[in-house]
Parts: sequence; structure tokens; C-alpha cells
Amino acid sequence: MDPDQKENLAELSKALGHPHRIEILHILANLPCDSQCMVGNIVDRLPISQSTVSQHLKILKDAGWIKGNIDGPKVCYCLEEDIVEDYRGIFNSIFTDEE
Amino acid sequence: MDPDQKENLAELSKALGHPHRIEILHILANLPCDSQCMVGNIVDRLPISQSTVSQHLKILKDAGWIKGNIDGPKVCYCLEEDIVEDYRGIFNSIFTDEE
DNA sequence: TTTAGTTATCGTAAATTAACGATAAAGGAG
DNA sequence: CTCCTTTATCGTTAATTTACGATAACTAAA
Repeated sequence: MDPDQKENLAELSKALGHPHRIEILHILANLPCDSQCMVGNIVDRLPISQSTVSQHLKILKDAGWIKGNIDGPKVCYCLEEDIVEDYRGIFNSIFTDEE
Repeated sequence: MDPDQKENLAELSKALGHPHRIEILHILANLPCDSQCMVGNIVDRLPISQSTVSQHLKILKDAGWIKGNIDGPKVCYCLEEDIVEDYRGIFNSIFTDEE
């Protein structure tokens, strides 16, 4: 088992470990990446302030879950490509591999 | 989407979000549940103290990943039954459901 | 060139986490 | 009963996390 994979799984899981961040990912997962989901749209759907949402978005971006596309003064977030499948793969390698 | 499922996924993911806990789960995942994997065996494989391992085991147990079977003065830990499949299921429901 | 809208960052406070050593609790061996 | 082994818990400390409001930065529009 690659130690890097363990680190990676821990980092991704840690970022996943907060209800508001789950909610953010759930919102983005049900939108096409070009649907211009800007930060304000996410803020409207969560019971926390804009600055806190921005902090959560940074955590998700740093972990590799999402990316932000700049569109004028706005920033449109969407899921990082293949990250859901990648996460499944790393998770499985920890829980089903023999070594 | 059930809010309880989001909470549950967040709690399980948070517990997963530390390299030493990933390592513990990896060890337990590759052992049959009746193989008497006691705490000391886990302590021997990690570079941290017994008390810290015990703390990590408590976090994993409280989240629902593992259970401990008392065997005299020892405690044998193993993965909670079906938890790996359950986690996959909740994860998928967040990332693939439409609502 | 002001002004309004949008998002990231700063500074801060309260809560939580990760780590340790010391100690308590509980069973088994002698 | 007394000691040894094994594990959980306590008390503590340093670091991190979560949240907020205020502010900076940046674009577009008037």
C-alpha cells in the first residue's frame, strides 16, 4: 500500500468531513460544470456567512475536490473532473487490497 | 437527500480523515474479525503512543467504523460489519442521486 | 471615474483535535 | 492476595478548525 495514497485518502476524507462541505459538493455534483454555479448561489443555500463559505470552498479546492473558474468578477465552481471515481478507487485500494 | 445521511457521511469521513486512522482501518480490513487483533498489535505498528492509539480507536468506534470485543483483559477490534459497503452507498447517494 | 457587485483574505474568538505521560480499572498468573 | 499485563481515561498543551465581521481586490456598469 502506497503511503501517499493513505495521505491522499486522509486529506480528501478530512475535507469531506463537514456537513456544510458535503452540502456544497452535493449541490455541485448535480450541476453540469458549465452551469456557472457562482459562489453567491452556494451562499444562498447555506445557513452560514459568505466568508465562511469561501473558507469551505478553499478547503475543498486545496484537497482536490473542486475547481473555480473565474468569470469576470464572479467565480464559478464545479467538481474536479474524475475526482469522485478517483476517491472510490483510493478508498477501495485501502479496504480491499491485500497488502 | 436525507439530511441524516449527510450528517452520517460527514461523521464517517471525518473519522477517516487522519493518516493514522486510515492505517488502523487498513490493518483491520486485512484481518478476519475473529483473528483477535488486540490493541497492542496496532500500537506496535504505529509510531504513536498507546494512549493516542486508544483515542483514535474511540473515534473510529464512535463513528461506526469498528467494534471492540472484550477478551479477558484484552480488547480485540475489528471492522464493523457492512460498514465499508454502507459507506460506499451513502457516498454514492450524495454524488450520484439527482435530489 | 465613481459606484455597485462579487469573492478572497485578514484578524479574531471559541471550540475541537492530536498528542503525551500518568493513572485507574480489570482480568489472569503465580 | 499480590503482581503483571492490557487498555481506557484524565489532565494538559499546542495546534487546528469553524465561525464571524470587516476589509481589500477586482470587474462591470453607469
